[in-house]
Amino acid sequence: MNTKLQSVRGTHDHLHKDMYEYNYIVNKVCSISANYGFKQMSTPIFEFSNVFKRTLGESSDIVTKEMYTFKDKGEEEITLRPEGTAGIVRAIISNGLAQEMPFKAFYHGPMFRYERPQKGRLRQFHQVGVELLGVKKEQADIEVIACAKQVLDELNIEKFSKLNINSLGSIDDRQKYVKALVNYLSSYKNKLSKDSLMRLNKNPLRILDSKSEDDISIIKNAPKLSEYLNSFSHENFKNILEGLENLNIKYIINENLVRGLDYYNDTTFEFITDKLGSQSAIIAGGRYDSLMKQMGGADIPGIGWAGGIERLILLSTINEIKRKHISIIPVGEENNNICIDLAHKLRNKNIFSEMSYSGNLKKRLKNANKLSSNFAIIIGTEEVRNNYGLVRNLETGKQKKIKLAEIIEYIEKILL
RNA sequence: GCGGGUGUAGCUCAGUUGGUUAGAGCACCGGUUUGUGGUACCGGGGGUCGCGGGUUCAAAUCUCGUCACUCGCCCCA
Repeated sequence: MNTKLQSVRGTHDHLHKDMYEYNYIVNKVCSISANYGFKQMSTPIFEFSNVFKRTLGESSDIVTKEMYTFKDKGEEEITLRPEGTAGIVRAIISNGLAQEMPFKAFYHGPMFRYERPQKGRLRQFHQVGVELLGVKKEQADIEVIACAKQVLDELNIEKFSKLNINSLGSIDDRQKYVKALVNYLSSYKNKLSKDSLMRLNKNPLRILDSKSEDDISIIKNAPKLSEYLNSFSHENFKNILEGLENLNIKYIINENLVRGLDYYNDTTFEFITDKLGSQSAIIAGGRYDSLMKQMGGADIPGIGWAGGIERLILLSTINEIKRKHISIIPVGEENNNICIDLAHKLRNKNIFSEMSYSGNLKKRLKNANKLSSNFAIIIGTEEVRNNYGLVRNLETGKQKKIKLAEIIEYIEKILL
């Protein structure tokens, strides 16, 4: 194989099959979320770098090492979006939509992260997501999670996934907790894993979901985030869990579920799977009540989730439904035009018609078979002279002479 | 960013201790007489063995580098 011409590392061409699945998933999320009132929107795939730097957290991995950032020809610092929420919130502020609360958006598109590629982890990948802004109450959390659950249900991958949920409390609560956690962990400095030692300064919460066995045993006795929640957060979380139970949505409370992005507070959740190796999250989200204010907008709360489309594709088994169609086969070049004309008329009637372009009749029928056409219309000189076409059923092998004037009507009937 | 594995035709792979024109299946193209497909039979095209160095009389086979994929860590969707 000549590998001189290849796509950039971590990027992938979506050919027909992938696109079919991609669109299937996007359409599913679109129609399901529409039942909750989410309306589609789209934002640019690049933003001023600050949109992400300020919101995701200066110390987060995404900002410090994974962003595609560059200066454009106008010397503006630009970043290819690593996630969707910041752009949506920016767009709401930019367009003065803060007046139209609650605001519910559904979006999909490419995201960019400079990471080490792996199965289910690409540098250009695609997400579908949903954002609900302007509702602080637990109904929003419940609805948003229910929507994600329904998506997984309808994609038939719910059985591979488990909903993990946690509450991070307010940002104040979290800061207090982090202090306590660091304080506790500091006395185990010589036992913590290398990675966790680094995280102790940078992102101590991350130590909670460390996979190192030593770390896990230390964490067992660490202070719990749940003990630091204020009464509102505590009550809120309880209500959300009750709400989920009412809807029969099973969940696992995972006290170690923390998010990599700074803007989250209170509810955080992930639908995780064990089918994708170390890429376990398929849909993840949470509440971000301070994000908009932090970006310079109004003080409006929000909650949302995003799902990785490539990961969803890997888990789902989507069978393409082939559209019924016919192949139109001229026999003899002199009959091309009458066939093109027929194809044109059929297409205008919204009938999927393949033209047979070259070869003798045998080859053309073979080709029609390869295209899995349901019928073939064969028109040669003899047919033209007598004003009919041969309509061949490619499954049964039976064929009929049909008058040219009636052929469109006939096809409409048999394709039903 | 760290550690391991892999890389041979469009696809899935085989290739014995380095040795002559690198193989199979599927796919593709053509044929089995002239206007009839799906099956069968026959034939054909296609690979500088990811790329670049090195060792050797000789390398797809050994070695180094590089690129890509993949697994674990990390991170996350």
